[in-house]
Amino acid sequence: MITTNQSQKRLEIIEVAAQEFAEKGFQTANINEIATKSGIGKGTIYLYFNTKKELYLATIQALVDQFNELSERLISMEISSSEKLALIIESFFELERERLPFLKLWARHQFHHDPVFPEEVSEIFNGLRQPLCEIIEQGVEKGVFFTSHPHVTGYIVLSMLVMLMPSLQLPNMVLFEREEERIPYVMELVNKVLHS
Amino acid sequence: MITTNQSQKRLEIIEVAAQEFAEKGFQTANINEIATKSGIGKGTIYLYFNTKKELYLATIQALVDQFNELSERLISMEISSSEKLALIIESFFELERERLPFLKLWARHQFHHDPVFPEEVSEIFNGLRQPLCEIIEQGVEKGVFFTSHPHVTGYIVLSMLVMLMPSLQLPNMVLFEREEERIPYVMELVNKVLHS
Amino acid sequence: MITTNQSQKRLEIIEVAAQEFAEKGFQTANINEIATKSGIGKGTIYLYFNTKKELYLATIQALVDQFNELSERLISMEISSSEKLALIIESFFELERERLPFLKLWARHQFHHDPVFPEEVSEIFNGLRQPLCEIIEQGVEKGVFFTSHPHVTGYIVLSMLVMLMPSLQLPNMVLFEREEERIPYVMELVNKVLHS
Amino acid sequence: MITTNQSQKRLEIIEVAAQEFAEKGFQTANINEIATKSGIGKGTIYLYFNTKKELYLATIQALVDQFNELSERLISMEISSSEKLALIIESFFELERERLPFLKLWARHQFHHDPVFPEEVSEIFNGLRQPLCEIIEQGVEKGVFFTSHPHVTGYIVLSMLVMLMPSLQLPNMVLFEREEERIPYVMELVNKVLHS
DNA sequence: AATGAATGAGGTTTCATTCAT
DNA sequence: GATGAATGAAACCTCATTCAT
Repeated sequence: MITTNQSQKRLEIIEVAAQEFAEKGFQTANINEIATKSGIGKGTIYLYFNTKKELYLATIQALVDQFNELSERLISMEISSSEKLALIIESFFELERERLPFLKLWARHQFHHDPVFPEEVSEIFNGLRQPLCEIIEQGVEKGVFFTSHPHVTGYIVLSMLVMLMPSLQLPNMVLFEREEERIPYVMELVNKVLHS
Repeated sequence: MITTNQSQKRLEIIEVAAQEFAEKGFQTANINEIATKSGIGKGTIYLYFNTKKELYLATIQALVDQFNELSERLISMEISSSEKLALIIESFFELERERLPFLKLWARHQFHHDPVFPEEVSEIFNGLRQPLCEIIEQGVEKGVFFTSHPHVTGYIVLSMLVMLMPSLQLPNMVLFEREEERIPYVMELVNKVLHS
Repeated sequence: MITTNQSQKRLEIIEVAAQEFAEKGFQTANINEIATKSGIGKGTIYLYFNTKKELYLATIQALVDQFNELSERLISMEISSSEKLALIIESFFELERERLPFLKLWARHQFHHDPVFPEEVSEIFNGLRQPLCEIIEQGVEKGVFFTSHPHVTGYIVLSMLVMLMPSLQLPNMVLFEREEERIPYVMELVNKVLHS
Repeated sequence: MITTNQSQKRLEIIEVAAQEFAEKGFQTANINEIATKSGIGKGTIYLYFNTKKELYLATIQALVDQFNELSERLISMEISSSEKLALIIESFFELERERLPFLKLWARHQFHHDPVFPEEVSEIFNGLRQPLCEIIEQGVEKGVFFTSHPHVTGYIVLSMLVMLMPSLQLPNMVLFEREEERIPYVMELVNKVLHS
């Protein structure tokens, strides 16, 4: 089908664009380079996206969709809140390997530091499910977790995870000597935060 | 004195530049606009800074210096670790009102999403004291705080504070209904993290 | 073929650039005007040459190559030294009509009054053959011409020719009333210089 | 006298400007640098000259006046044409040491390669006496020298001298190994040109 | 009279976008 | 459908010139 091919090509472009935008931000990212890395001509990009801005927004939208799909799966599993929490955290760290550009793009937005088209971008990210918030809120309701302002705590835990992702290479921050220490450390933190 | 005036003007430009760079990042920030907002001509900027890059680095350097001055004062006070910690957190929140652009610039760097001149920028931020890390490390040594990896925990607490600063306007994040709930909530979190 | 077209366009730009640079020198020459006179957009220049400097050097290089091609042909002819000398002089004057900008550019350099990138420019002009020097040196060796320092004399004769080119429009210099007097006059001079 | 001081200062500025313009040409020469090298403030230049162009023209005018003064002295001496010719040539070479910038400026104009304000500049140089032309013309009239087009020959001899001035550093031109060979060589050339 | 801080026109260069092939 | 040569708006930066002191 033409449609399928078109969809396929769109996604390929978005994949490459995500890397570019993640690495360089909207302004510095270069349409030509995205085309080259996609193995297509510069003009072809414009057959799929009218402007650079549109490509940017489409890229972010794709990220949100992918995230949400994963979140959906995790949230709807039939396990205890604590197990779900641990699972989400592990899944999040696993994203590093395969979805790094998407993570970077999200962090770039979440920490608000590439405020191009803030309204449009925010609208897209408004559709991002926050499984951490949801699971913590549920846990608090069930009396399994203890924290005031559970929704905010969800974001706080999220920020912890982000700071501890070595692939984001947060500068000037000395991390663990041994990689294996990370997950236990995170679980220690999170447990402290969610229990008395 | 000429020197005083020159220094004064430099600082005024830096003040405006900090806002521009904080809001838009290096690439998108516009020298012309910085000039206009400073109430001076475009060329005048170049009397004080040779290039846009130099202005950017000088701006960051000024931020670091100001931060360090404050940190120095706090760290050297003769009070208990817990009191010092509370003081630092409060001071940090107070920065919001007056030093917002500087905070944004730092966050932009810390979350690594404006990778212009990474070496030069990182070198400047290497000189940034981390009072939270220092006080937590000291507290752990004294047996007042409990956490593995105290340095990392310092950064984690920092990221909490950042996420909870309403002026940074982290997008898509619902914060407290009432402003007064913020500090108690933060202290609750931090106490949980630093005590068993 | 793409290559041919590209080469062709490059040459067209160089042709126009040669005129601009010849008339105004490197600094005063205006990229925008070169584009306009070439009938192309400003940005197009930069598809073929990365910088104004690169365009300048390429222009000079093209001049040298063209000169050398002509020199080669003349030098390798199987005629007597005197005939060769006369031929070179006539050819030189013929250059006026078609290669005026190139002549000007060379003169600008040779009389050393546009010292932009002296190293790079000199390196290019080092590759310029000096057929007058060569033929005079050969003639002296064969005993046909008489002059001390034949190589220097080659340059001297060259300077005579330059001064007598009306198209160079050397200022404040009254030339011949009748064009036809020029070549006989030059031959008279050169013969005097090369014979006792 | 105020007038004398003013005149004096004007001359000092012109002296420095001559060097700058000679070395860099009109466009590249820098008003600020001229001021600094003159030991005065940038604004002061504008008390004496309304524009950069005016300073340039004044500088050229001063050169012409100085040349003419020297020429006058030489031309009016009561010696034979041949002796006068030799004297002029020697004087010309002596100019190298003390009047190099002026020589460069003149050569820059004469070889027509900095055609800023061609009309104004040419008008000034129109007032430049050409002692070589004059003496050769006189010599031909008296039957001492032999050449057709004596005025043109004057210019030709002039161009020889210019090419042989090592201080002009004509590029890509190998000159004499020993400085002393220069004047005899020139006299050999000139004698050949002016005698049958 | 002398200054030099301030200015902004003008020049080079980049790059998203168009469109003829 | 796909391309990439061409474009020109927009950004940085320089420097002759002005003018308040």
